[in-house]
Amino acid sequence: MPEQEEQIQKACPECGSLKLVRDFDRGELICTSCGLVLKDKFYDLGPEWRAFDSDQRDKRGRTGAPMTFTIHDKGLSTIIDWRNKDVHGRDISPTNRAQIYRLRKWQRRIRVSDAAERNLAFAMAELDRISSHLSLPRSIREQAAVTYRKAVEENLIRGRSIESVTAACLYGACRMRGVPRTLDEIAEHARVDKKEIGRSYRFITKELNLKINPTNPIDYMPRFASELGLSTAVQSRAIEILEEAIKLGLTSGRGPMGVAAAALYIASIEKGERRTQREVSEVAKVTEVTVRNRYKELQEKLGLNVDV
DNA sequence: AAGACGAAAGTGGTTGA
DNA sequence: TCAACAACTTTCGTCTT
Repeated sequence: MPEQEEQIQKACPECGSLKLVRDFDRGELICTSCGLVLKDKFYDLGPEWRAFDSDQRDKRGRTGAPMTFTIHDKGLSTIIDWRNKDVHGRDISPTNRAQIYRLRKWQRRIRVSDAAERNLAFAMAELDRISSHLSLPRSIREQAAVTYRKAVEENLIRGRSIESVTAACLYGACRMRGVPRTLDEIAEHARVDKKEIGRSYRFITKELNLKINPTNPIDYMPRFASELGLSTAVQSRAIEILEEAIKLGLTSGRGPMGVAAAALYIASIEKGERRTQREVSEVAKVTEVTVRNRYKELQEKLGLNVDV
């Protein structure tokens, strides 16, 4: 399996060598000379899950401008310059310019407006923070922002923490765009626990009548396949299997990730790129047992015979 | 030694009275 | 609001490679 690694310009505290490497798959800093593992959390320095196409890789580039945070924290007195320059006088990239534009807009509103608007600004900052940790594309943030605004308009925030609602909106946005992230993944970076987020999510979707399809296991395929270093052949075979399974109603009521994992497991064996149940279950964040159950079910109902 | 398998008991979320 | 329920997890022992 090809590893995603990056050389770090820093000496290893243990052996002093300069052979430190950042392993994106595991989220660790590893010394290739003595084997020391330095840190298991550094996701603020880069995406903690591997980018599997150039589009997503590009998203890493956007971390350059964390001005969002400071502005909201320092609050209302801060003034954003009209020129599109950052603190060093350099031009701000077109991508960030849109963001700055939005900030200016908020700025204007905030000065003359009430708590609800401040709430919004805080939520947007939080939204940006979480989604940049998760390397989520801009379109998803926008979607989440739209949902959040609606929630504010409908007075749905009262009694719920801003953070939990923000996370819930983000979760919903991911699902709407077919870029599923689990609640766990979001909860990991939010400042609220999973339960809270789930509760807010359910509440919001109900109140706003959001039509969100049940998660489609196929959406998980590219991510899982790439994390396992599987070829596209395996991936498309897994998708085939899933499509069959969906037709037969084998996916309803089942955890989509379990089904996805099982399909991938079968496909990997069929195509001679076998992965263990353990490996598959790990990336799908389910247990081996679940992979097993789903896989037996698929095998039976689809009449697939997988030897060995 | 590692992977696969399955039984049994436990957990959290959904549903319907 | 509460209990029943299904899906999923945890744990552990056994079998296979």
